[in-house]
Amino acid sequence: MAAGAQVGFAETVFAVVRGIPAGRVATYGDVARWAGSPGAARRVGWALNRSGGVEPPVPAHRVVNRWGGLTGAVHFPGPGGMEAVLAAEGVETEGGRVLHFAAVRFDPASDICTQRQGTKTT
DNA sequence: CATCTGACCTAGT
DNA sequence: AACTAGGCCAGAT
Repeated sequence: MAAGAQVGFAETVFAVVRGIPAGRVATYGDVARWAGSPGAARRVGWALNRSGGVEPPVPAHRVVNRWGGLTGAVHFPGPGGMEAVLAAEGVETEGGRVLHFAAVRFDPASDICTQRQGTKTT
């Protein structure tokens, strides 16, 4: 505990990821941004890599990449584990990709579906 | 000890 | 509108 010992980056990431309700997903970039490092999306993945055995368990399966792809599915145990879990939470997935991604995307900064335009304008 | 990759994203050209 | 390059930190070889 040394003074100034701010919460580890991974801790913040875990906290944010744990803040994602079931049936909703978030992206690495956004999580990284909420964690305090807008460009360190890579670290988020690395942090989640260590999420195994952490208590309380971190729903890493709710974290997907920018296009809603289950990039980390390969790191999940069991056959089709990630999609199975997401399906159990109410998230539809197809071909290793999240359906209605923009609809299930969770924004801790907004609490709920406050879709902000900017990324996609058709 | 040095180098590279890694659950990626953002910005600039 | 698309592509390239850079960035971020740590673990692993």
